[in-house]
Amino acid sequence: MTSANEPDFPDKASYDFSALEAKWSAWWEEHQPFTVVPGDDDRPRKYVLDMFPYPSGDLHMGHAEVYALGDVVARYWRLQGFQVLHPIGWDSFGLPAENAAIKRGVDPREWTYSNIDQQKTSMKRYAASFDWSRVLHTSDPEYYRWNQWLFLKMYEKGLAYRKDSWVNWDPVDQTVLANEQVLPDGTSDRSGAMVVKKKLTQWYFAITQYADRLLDDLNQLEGRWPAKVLAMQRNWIGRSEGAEVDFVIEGRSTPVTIFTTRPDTLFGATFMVVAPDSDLAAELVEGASAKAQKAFADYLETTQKASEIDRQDASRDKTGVFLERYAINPVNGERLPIWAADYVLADYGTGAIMAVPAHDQRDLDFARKFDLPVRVVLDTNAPITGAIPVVTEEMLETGDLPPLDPLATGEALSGDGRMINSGPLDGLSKNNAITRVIELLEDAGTGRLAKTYRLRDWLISRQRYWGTPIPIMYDEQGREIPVPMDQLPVTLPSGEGLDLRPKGSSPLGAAKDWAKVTHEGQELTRDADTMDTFVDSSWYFLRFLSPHDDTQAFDVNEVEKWAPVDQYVGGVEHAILHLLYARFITKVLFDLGYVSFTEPFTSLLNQGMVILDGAKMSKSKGNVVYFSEELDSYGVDAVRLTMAFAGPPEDDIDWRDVSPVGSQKFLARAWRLSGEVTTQPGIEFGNGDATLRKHIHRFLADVPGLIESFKFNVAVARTMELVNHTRKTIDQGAGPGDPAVREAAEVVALALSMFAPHTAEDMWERLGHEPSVALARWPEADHSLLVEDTVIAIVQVDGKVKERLEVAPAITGEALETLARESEAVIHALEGKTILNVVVRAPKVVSFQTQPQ
RNA sequence: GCCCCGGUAGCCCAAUCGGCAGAGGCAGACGACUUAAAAUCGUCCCAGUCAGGGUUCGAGUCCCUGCCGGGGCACCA
Repeated sequence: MTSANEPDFPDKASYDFSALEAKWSAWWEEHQPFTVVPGDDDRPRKYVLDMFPYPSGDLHMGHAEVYALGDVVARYWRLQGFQVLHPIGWDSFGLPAENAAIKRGVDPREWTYSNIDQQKTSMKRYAASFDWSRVLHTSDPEYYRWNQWLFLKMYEKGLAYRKDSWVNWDPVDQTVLANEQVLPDGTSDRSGAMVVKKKLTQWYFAITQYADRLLDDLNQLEGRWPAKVLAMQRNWIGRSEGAEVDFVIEGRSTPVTIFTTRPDTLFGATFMVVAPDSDLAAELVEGASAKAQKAFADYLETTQKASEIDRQDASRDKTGVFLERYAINPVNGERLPIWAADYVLADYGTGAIMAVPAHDQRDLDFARKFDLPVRVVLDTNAPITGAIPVVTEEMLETGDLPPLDPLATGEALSGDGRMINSGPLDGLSKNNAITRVIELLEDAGTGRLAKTYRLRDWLISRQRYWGTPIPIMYDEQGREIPVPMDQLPVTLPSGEGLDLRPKGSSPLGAAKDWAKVTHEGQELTRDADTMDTFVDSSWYFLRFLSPHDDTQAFDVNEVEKWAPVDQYVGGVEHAILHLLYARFITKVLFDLGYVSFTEPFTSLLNQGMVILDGAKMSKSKGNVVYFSEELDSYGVDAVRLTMAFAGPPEDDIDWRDVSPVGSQKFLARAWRLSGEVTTQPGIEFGNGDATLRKHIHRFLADVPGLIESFKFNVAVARTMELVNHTRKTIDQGAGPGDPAVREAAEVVALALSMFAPHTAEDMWERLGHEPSVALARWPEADHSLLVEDTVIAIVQVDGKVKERLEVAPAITGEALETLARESEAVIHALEGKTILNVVVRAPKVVSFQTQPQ
């Protein structure tokens, strides 16, 4: 309260975040300071992109984190004088809209676009510095038209094709899934249902043709993408190098080719195994006895019923049936019985393997179960120069060597050693034997060097309504006829009157008026499936560069100006799916001549999750923090600041461990500084408080590096430190009229513009500047203020600090050592000791190493 | 089973090249202001860096082994 005889200090006004939010959001809405207009602007450019959201309900705390952090980067580059493109849109096709529509009986459009409106309102409230003129929705025909264009381009190149094969089927959503959408436990990442296998004719993108490039180009991203994501992608692509070997089959005209990473053990092959669900197995068993055919049919049925979880349980007993057929080992002419067993996968390698039970655990388990021979061909007790020995010298001396008898021990011999029982390979080490046997096979024409991948082609057909229609038509013979480019888009018919409930075939097929078309006098039927929505998001970053262009997918000139994306920000849950697909499509567009780069995202930042009490937030667990409630309680700026300050961005934030209240108090404290400054804008800072000025310029010099290395938490801490120091300077001597106080307040406003935009704008205005602080420039640090007059040198005796000396930074080693030897504490510490060695690193350290006399 | 990341104060986290373990915050204690409280301002408290070994004049930092936590891949030949 202000008494009658005291002046009413305006600087005692309180920090009212609601008033600031109302004031500045209106200003931004009116002035649109973050819109990038194509045209002359010779500033350097940065393209900062946040992963666009899926419009399911309102924004949540995860969104709050990603958009806070992405905005720090965007706003940082603006302060550094860059023209920054920071667009936003919606990934608005997909199953949740359709499921909600079914549940509530409304059109998916209605649900989708009303959610988008809600999220857009929330984003504006959250003050993300987006360019609102470039908003796109993937569910707009203006967007998905170009999905269809992309599909047709890939079709022309043979990169989009149809094939009949076993696919992952989600029995709840009643649609197929890509391999990437099946979780490790065999359930759907959408519905959570156990995925089953179904044989269907579906569209694929030939991503495996790009496997080598997708793998090798990851090296370019080293240090720019999180190591974890690079590792996950490498793992997923799963290239293995080895050999293909052709085995003649008795009673079959063409040989069977197998893939192996261990061709060195070819002489140890004692049987062959084929996948039971492969065409090869079915064909081979045809020549067998009726009994064997029956056994095989039963076995096939059992394996197909087995759930993914059972199949993937490596500890379960090996099963299989003998097919009564024989293969001939090309290197020694031996007759190998052929078995069908489900530990061999039909869609990896060639679906057939040579089994070397002595040196492969799976084969050994199988051989022991079915009493098949085991032959050791690599003496793992023989030492190899240069390799880490399985056998120690001690073992050699005592003769206490591990047994070379896998049949008895049950342990396959996996180490290195020297080849035995292998004819021309005898005596060679494993690696030399691999090289040699491939040469021999190539000479004989029965084998060759080969690579294989875990990655499979990308299945893009979905039997659902709310997606991009596949622009293909079929004639009566089922031949594919692409929709001509000039007839795009193939728009989705209205959902009205269509039964959208999952029933295993696309609802679009039931829209007869839509599905039946006359094309060049022919009656044709449209493909009724829609595309996987990951197609939509695999190139959207290009569409942002010319979002309203209705003549092309993207303007190549704008792409040249802006792309690739300089900074991509989003969750690690997209480490494989979205990022791999976007990388693939970028390489396709490169090959088609549309873009001049091969990687879409130069730098990637994965933010962690926002959790509560150590666990992922979930409504069922009741541990949910609601975005809008947090904003109501603490204000937008405090929530954003908390996101940045909580810790390294890639770490999870436990909302219990952080303090939005603390952030709010700090912002109020910073904001009050701007009200206390009594000097006018534009004053000379030169004769301000020297200590504070040094601090300010150290701050100016350090913060850019912190932001660029994503140490947002440290940058915030440094801002708090500067505010504290300024507070002290005002209270303890210099007063609010000191020029350095104004300089500090202005720098704090600039720094806060990255984290707390409303507070920063208001500080900037209270300091007498025109808005917007977001468009101001980060000042260059004055280097003369960065030079320290003195530094502290430490003196160690036997590793323990004995003295701290204040010295000039330019002090010579000799002078420093002399000073150290003159120190009382050091003299005392050296008493009775002989100095063995002295290490001097001027001006930081003098280190004495001694021994007692 | 294989691969990757991490472990610093009661809690969240800092610590350029190997050179004084502590920047910042939360929680806590105390004080100033106040009739009182809130708010504000100030002062203070707390670890020797998961354990063991190694390299080094010197290790939170580099190397090895182990423990704990998180993540990825996994019957992939």
